[in-house]
Amino acid sequence: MKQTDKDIEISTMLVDWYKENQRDLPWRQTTDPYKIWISEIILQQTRVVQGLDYYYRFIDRFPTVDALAAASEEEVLKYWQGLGYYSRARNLHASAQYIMLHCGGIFPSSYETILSLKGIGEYTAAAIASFAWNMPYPVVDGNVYRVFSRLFALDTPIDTGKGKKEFYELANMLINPSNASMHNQAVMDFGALVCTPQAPSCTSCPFQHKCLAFAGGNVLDYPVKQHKTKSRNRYFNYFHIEWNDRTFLSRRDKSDIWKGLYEFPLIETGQSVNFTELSSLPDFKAIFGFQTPLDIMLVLNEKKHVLSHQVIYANFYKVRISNKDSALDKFIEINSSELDNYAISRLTHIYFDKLAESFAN
DNA sequence: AATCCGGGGCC
DNA sequence: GGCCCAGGATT
Repeated sequence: MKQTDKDIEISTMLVDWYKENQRDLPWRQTTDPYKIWISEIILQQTRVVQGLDYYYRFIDRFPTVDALAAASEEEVLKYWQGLGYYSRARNLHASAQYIMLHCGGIFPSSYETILSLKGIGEYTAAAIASFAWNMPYPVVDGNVYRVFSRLFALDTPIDTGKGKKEFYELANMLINPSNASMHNQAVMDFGALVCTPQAPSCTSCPFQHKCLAFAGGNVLDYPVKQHKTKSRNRYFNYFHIEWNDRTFLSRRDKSDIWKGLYEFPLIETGQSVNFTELSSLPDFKAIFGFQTPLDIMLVLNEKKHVLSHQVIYANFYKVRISNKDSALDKFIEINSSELDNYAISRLTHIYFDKLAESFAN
């Protein structure tokens, strides 16, 4: 389909709105593709307010591709700690090293090369290409789905191949090729500030008289999704082992949550278990060998930790041992004062908060 | 096409 | 409790 004057009119209205109402965000003060890249990865499935401080800290420590590539994956994960979706950090690091090795250390400026980098899909490639070089690639993110599905009352489910294709073609038709950067930022800010998921500001919306969903009185029915998220329960039993001033960690390395992060020795069970049941499991002996821990303290009991697709019920036991069984050799033994050097999950962080609290009381 | 990957804020 | 957020990779 060819672009029409009417299509450009929508872009013009969006950009006019944007010029008056845009958010002041640090990654908009630059056209450095590296900084834009970092901001876009941080903002994947992440609200601006949640990502802002991470962006400042990350850019401060890794101001260039070179600096990021030269760092260890561990340190990069440490700067990502608590933000979630940790493959973003690992891919960021791997791509920085790729750029040093294969692109002369210069962030690539061709859309196809950008798209080929780990952790960069259609959305992020379009965002970087348009924001850094004003290249005419349309962004299609959650805001775009919402704004355009409402404006045109499009009910194709957005989580299907057909829906993704339809919305991409629509976005491609609506973008003003000579003003791609501002157009893309405008749609997203409009979606984030006016055409919001709940309680959109229809009464003050400049598109109210054009919006087919508003005319139909069912704005909140858009965008249409096919799938519902379902969740499973998991039961984690952690042991914060104290052996004099030493403790033990392991690094998660399987295809599971928190890959690359550190944690205490863990027994995962199929259902909720108490300490007596736990201590009779083979996994228990695999951690402690033939000794019995002393001073067992249940610091967190059935702590509920909700993720997107699973709910974790976690027990954290603080236990003291008098001598070290060789069974513990498979763990990383560190001095307790070094714990802060390791990237940990939010759940483990919650444990430390609780521990500090119980000390204060 | 379906599922997985975090954490937080909102109603 | 369910939904969504400047999505992408894996199966």
